[in-house]
Amino acid sequence: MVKIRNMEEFAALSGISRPTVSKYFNNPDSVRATTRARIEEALGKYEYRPNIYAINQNRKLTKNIGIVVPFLADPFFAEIARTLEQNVIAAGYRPNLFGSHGNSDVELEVLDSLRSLKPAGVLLAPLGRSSDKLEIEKFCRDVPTVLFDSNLGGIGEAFIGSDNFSFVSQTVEYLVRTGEPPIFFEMRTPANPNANKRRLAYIQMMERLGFEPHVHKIEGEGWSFEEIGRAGALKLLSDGLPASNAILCSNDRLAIGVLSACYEMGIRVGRTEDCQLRVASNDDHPFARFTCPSLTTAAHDYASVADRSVATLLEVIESGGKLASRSETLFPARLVLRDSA
Amino acid sequence: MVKIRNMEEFAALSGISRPTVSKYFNNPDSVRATTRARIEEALGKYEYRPNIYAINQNRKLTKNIGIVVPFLADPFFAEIARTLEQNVIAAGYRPNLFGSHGNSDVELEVLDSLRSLKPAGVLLAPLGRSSDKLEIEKFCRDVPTVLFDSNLGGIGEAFIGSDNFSFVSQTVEYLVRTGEPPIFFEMRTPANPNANKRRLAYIQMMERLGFEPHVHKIEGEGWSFEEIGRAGALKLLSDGLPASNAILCSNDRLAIGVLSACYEMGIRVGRTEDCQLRVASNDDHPFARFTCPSLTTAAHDYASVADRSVATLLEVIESGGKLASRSETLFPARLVLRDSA
DNA sequence: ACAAATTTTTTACGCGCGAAAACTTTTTTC
DNA sequence: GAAAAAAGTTTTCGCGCGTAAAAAATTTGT
Repeated sequence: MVKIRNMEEFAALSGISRPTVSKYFNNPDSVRATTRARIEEALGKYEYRPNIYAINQNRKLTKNIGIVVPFLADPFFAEIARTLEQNVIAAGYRPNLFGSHGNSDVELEVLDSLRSLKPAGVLLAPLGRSSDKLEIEKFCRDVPTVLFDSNLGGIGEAFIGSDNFSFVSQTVEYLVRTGEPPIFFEMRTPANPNANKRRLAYIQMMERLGFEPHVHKIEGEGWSFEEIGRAGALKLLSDGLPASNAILCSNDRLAIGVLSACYEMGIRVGRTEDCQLRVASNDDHPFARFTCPSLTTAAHDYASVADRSVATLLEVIESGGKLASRSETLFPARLVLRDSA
Repeated sequence: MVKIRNMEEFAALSGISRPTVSKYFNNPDSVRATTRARIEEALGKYEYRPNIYAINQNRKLTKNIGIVVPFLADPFFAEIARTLEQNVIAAGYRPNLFGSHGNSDVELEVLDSLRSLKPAGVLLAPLGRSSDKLEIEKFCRDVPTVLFDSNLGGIGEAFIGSDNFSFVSQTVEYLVRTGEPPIFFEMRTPANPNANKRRLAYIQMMERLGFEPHVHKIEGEGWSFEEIGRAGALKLLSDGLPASNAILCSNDRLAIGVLSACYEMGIRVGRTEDCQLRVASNDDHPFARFTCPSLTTAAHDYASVADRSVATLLEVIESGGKLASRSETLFPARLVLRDSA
């Protein structure tokens, strides 16, 4: 297979003028069928792909789409990033994946390096509380950005996420219906704004059902949620069992830590007679079904969030980078009953 | 802050000629200290960054380094990718992260799209058994590539990984020393060549210690190792306890599934008197300390593998893309004793 | 078959930068 | 302080492609 250096050479070999070939690569449907066929025949015969750097230098907006998640080593984000990637590719764009490593400085660095990639748009799951909102807002003014997972009020062209009230109301309702009203287990200073919404939803649901809410806040900083949850649970449970035999964790990673602590302390968790504690949670982390016992939790609608995020960003891009108004889309949770509650 | 369009304009504003400014951006140390100071002063006053596409068009090799792992949603790979990313940035390169989604076609697509990024080099953890070795070899002929985690005989400029014999010999030795000789638990058709090396190491160690090796192969395809391990363990344990009360899993993800199955069946796992089974494994997966019970396992030297991989790739790049000979570096494992064995 | 509409070709320019050559200025060396 | 070395400047070219305008060729409609 002969290698071709540039479009000029390829055009000559395919018997088509270079500007027409250029048109073809920008949109194959923009040339006549017979011309398209001749180009594609040559494409099969010779190995040629337009130089991506030369292309992007002359286009105002590239075909890149940035994907930024707060922490790539968190399987939850890895999974959603994976789905987003595939949707982006399917839409004919090139995904650029970045993780913020749980650090707001890194988050800004990522956006900065993203800026120089001149992406057509960016899908951003911000760190949340610790994010530098001013700088992110500045970024969003220059680059069409759709936020997902974690909302930063007013920033970005749209927000796609999960409905925290739907999560918590379902888990609370289920726990109450099948046993004691739960206490709510969370970090004192949660990194993510969803945590606050979940706490409020818990309180609201408990009051609506006529029970006194009981929020247990544990110490800990950073993104090692399992370890933080484990330490918090060891502390909580070492003073005897809590006020209720049901614990609702703010998220699955905390719950994984809690289950680990319970196991270590010999506390049986589950919904059967012989169990002392029930533990439920929110997110449906990829590992939730392999915890011991398997974790009852409210599942994100991964696919819908990913689909809608990409679809919305494409809308934004096609309408020139701005939307008439900032929309916020929330998808409901699906309760997944397993053995822990 | 005034925005500058190009280097010409920035050079004029900083009072330095464009070629010198260009030199500065390629290597700040290549210009005189006083000149550097003037440029950097202007850099603080005006907002300018060279256009990355124009740069890359004119350089034979870009400052991009591709990082490809078989599965990004696997925390093990996410963690190592994260570490690699940071090393690459520290070396002044720009990381491009990709996951193969456990699919060999995707793996080739990723390499293909990587090729058009004209990266200075690539760090590739191949899928393994299912990889299209011929195509990967072809890629390696064009792009300086260092393999890590999983070796593909003779392909790439070097291989950096973990010493599977070190892993298994330590876990086997420990299990034998503290109880019954273990059986080896693995997939019938492992996706990864490391699995084969581990099996052989197990057999060799058992024979050396004077015990009969006992390999238990379970069915299952794909990358859902936890689920496969769980199903395999349920099957194995439903026929009563196995030949030995010690199970050594090929990797942690299988072990997570095994522990989940044990819990479900009410089989107590651990090294204490009251336990029926001991389970150990290899990898030290990020979640291994949160399983129930926490998992005794042999830990990868993440940091060393990442450091050496990047260092080796930089050597390759600096020596013009080829190394005198293909080196294979293996790092030993560190036994991590927890509660499962 | 002929005019109109569509598509392609020709020609030419520009994007922002790397790089090389020849020349000028500044710094180093003894 | 003069010669040598180092660093900076000027000038010029080219990378591979997008894009625009005018001319030429092809297809379409009637």
